[in-house]
Amino acid sequence: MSRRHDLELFLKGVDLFRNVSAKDRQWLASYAREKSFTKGETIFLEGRPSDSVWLVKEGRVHLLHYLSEGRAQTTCVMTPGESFCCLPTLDRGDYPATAVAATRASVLQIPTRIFHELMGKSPAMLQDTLCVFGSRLRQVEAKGCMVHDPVERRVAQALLTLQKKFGQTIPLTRQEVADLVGTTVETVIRTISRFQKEGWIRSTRGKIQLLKPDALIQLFS
Amino acid sequence: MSRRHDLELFLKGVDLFRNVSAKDRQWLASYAREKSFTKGETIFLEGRPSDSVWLVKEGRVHLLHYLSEGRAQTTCVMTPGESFCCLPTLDRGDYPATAVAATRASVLQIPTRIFHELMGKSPAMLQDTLCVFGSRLRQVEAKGCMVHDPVERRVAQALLTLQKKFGQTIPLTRQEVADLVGTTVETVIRTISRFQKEGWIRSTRGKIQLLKPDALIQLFS
DNA sequence: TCGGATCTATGATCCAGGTCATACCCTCCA
DNA sequence: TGGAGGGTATGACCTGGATCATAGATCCGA
Repeated sequence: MSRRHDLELFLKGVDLFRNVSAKDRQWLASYAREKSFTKGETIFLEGRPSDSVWLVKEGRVHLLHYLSEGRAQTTCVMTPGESFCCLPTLDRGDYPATAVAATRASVLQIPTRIFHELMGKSPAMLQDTLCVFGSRLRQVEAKGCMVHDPVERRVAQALLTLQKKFGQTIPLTRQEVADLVGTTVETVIRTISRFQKEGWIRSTRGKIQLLKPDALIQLFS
Repeated sequence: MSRRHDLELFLKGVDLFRNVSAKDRQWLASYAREKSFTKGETIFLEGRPSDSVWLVKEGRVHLLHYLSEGRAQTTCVMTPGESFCCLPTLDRGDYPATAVAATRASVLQIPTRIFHELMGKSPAMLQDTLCVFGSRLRQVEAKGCMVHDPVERRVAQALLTLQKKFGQTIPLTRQEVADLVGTTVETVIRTISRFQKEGWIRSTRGKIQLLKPDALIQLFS
C-alpha cells in the first residue's frame, strides 16, 4: 500500500471531491502535500495571506480567534475529511481565523491554483464548494443568534453539535468546550456537573458521553 | 426618463453588476421586479424557500433573526446598492434571515434563474459574487468575535461600522442600535449619553452624529 | 517512580448589564 | 388641537456568570 495510493483513497472519501473524476483526483493527489502537527501546534495564523486549501486527514483541528490576554474563541472543530479555510481561495483574501492542531494531526495542503483549476473544469465541484461554504456561513450565523442565550443552553447546543461529529462520546476537555461556547472553564464544569447529576451525560477526564441527548434538546422548548 | 431607463441606470451603479456588459444589464433589467414597502413591513421570512436575489434601491433594509418573545437580533443594515440574501442563490437553501424594511423602501427582486445565467456567462461576475459573499462571511465572523466585549465597545464598533455606510450622521434609533449590538435600549441610551457627555457624539431623536470617531477607535487600544 | 503539568472540582465574592418603573418630549394625525 | 404612540431619559434593584482562591485527581515525561 503506497503512500500515494493511500492519499488517493483518502481524497475519494472527501465530500468536497466526490464529484471529481478518478483521473482528476489522481492529478490532485500529486499536488497535495501532507503535513504533521503535534498537539497544540499552530497550522496557520489569522490575517496571513493564504495560498492553500486545507484538509484534515487525521486528528482534530480547531479554527479560532485569539482574544485579549490568552483567551481564545473557537469557531469550528474539524475532523478527518473536512476542509477548512477555503474562503480565502474564493475571495483571494487572508486567513479569517487561526488553525491549531487540537491533537496530533495530519493535514493535507492543496495549492489554491490547483483547486481553482479543478473548479474551473467541473461545475459540479464548484457547486459543492459553494455548498460547503454556504453551510459554513449558515452555521456561523446560527451561532451568532445564540450568543445571548444563557450558558446552559449554549453548552447543551455545543454538545449536540459535537455529537454529530463524534457520536455519543465527545473527546473534548471542559476548557475546549468553554472556548467553543465562549465562557470560562469553571462555568462549563459547573454546567456539565449539573447535567451529570441529572443523569443526562457521563464524563471522565477529557471525555463527555451523552446518555440522554433528548433531555438536552428539551432545554430549547 | 422612463421607468426602465431609470432601472438600468441604477443597476449600472450596483457593485455586483459592475462587470456585466451593457447588453446583459439591459436583459437583467427586463427581469427585475421593483417592490415598495412601508416602514416595518416584512420583505421575507427566515426559513422560507428562496427564488430571488434582492437589491435595495431606496431606503433601508434590516436583516434579522427573531429571538424569544419579541426580541430581535439585527445582523445587517443594508442601504441602496447593496444586495442581500444571495446565499440561497448559491447553495439553493432557504432564507437564512428575515428581511424587514426599516424605513419606507423600494427593493428589486431578481429571479435566481436569471442571476445564475448571468454568473454562468461571466466568470468575472461569479468572482464578484463570491467576493460579496466572502466579505459577508468575514463580517459575520468578526462580529462573532466581539460578542463577549463589554457593551460600550460593541456600541462604539457598531457606530463606526454604520459611519462607513451613512457618513457622519447615522439615522438609527437607539432601539435599532440595541438590536444591532445585542443589548437593550436602556443600555444603549446610557452608553450614548456617556459618549455625548464626553463630547464624542451629538444626538437627536432618531439620529446619531459622530463628532470624534477617533475617540471611539481609541476604546479598542 | 517521582514531580510537574494538566484537568476537574467547589466555594466566595463581585459587578456589568438586564429588568422594572416612571416620566418627559416630540411627532403625527384624527 | 389634543391625545396616543414612539423615542429618550434616569433611578432602583437583581442576577448570571466572571473572577479569584484552593485543592484533589490523573497523566506524562525524565
